Amino acid sequence: MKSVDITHRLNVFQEACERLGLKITHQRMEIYRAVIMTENHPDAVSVYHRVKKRIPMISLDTVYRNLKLLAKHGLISIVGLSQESLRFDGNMTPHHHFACVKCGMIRDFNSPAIGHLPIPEEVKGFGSPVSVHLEVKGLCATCKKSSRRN
Amino acid sequence: MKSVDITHRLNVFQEACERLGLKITHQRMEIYRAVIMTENHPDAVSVYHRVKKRIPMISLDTVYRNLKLLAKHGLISIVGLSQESLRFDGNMTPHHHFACVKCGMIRDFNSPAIGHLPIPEEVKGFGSPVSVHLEVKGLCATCKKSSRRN
DNA sequence: CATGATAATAAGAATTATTCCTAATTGAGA
DNA sequence: TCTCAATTAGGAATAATTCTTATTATCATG
Ligand SMILES: [Mn+2]
Ligand SMILES: [Mn+2]
Ligand SMILES: [Zn+2]
Ligand SMILES: [Zn+2]
Repeated sequence: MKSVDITHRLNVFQEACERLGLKITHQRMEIYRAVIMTENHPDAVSVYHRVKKRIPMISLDTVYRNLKLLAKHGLISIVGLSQESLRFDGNMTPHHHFACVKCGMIRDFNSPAIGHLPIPEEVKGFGSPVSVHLEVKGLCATCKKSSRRN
Repeated sequence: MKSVDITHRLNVFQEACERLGLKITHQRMEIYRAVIMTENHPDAVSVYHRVKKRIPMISLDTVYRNLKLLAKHGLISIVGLSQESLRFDGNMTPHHHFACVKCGMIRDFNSPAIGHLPIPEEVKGFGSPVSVHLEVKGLCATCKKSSRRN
């Protein structure tokens, strides 16, 4: 992502925090920045290490607290398979995921066909859907290769 | 599920174990039975408690070990949101899930439309897809009610 | 049916991810 | 500037899952 886009997103984020009554702290800004800077759907520890380069005294708890808070307010989202640690996604435009069941790699993809799928009536009876998301599980190219060797 | 169906599935399971070289132990059979007996996508502790009624000395470790082993061999599957403990699903026919982000309730649904979705070419470049699964997240009817009260 | 190899088990310890606790600090409105 | 609720760092606590080890059970084979 280009640095001009980052700057723009940080501005939008700051406005969102104001609107939501969240204080704009150095830690919060850097945590958000670390999430949107990567396409890797990082986990909390990975975010922690990135932020630590800029704020050496940051605590892991602060990272968790903010990631969860931002997710609660819909500024980032929590993704990933249930077998692993939490993974965070700064890309809030609707999209889908390919997830490798072996190494945990998660890649984005889009699908116009899936974009406007009708949600079955049956589902509305369960409750209020908020998001619809296609999860393709499998082996990534790298893991497929390494498993062939065995 | 009718008891005749359960019996049939246990027979099929037993054959699958033989084919895979897995020993047919009392614990393994009861763990599998507990998973297929419910539509609730139970977690490991819940399976543990059900099995304990029939095998009081069962250990939680044995439950985990078997659930993971059976999942590895494709006899059951692991589902659920990444924020929670592992949830297991004995229904191996293709289907989709509605998941409540608040209480963790997971309900099955089918969709002929989704059944034969084309997987985008882009995705095949990431690796070998094994399963395609639609995840609808939202608030279940019960949680929606209780959150209105606040 | 008895036996031996080996897979599987129970129990509890260990590990890991995540959350909680508390005292100190800080952002932002008055 | 002053005030105070929100936020933080650091460490302790918790909860889910996995590991270790001694014991037991399954099942192929004789
Ligand atoms: Mn994504
Ligand atoms: Mn299901
Ligand atoms: Zn992989
Ligand atoms: Zn619910």
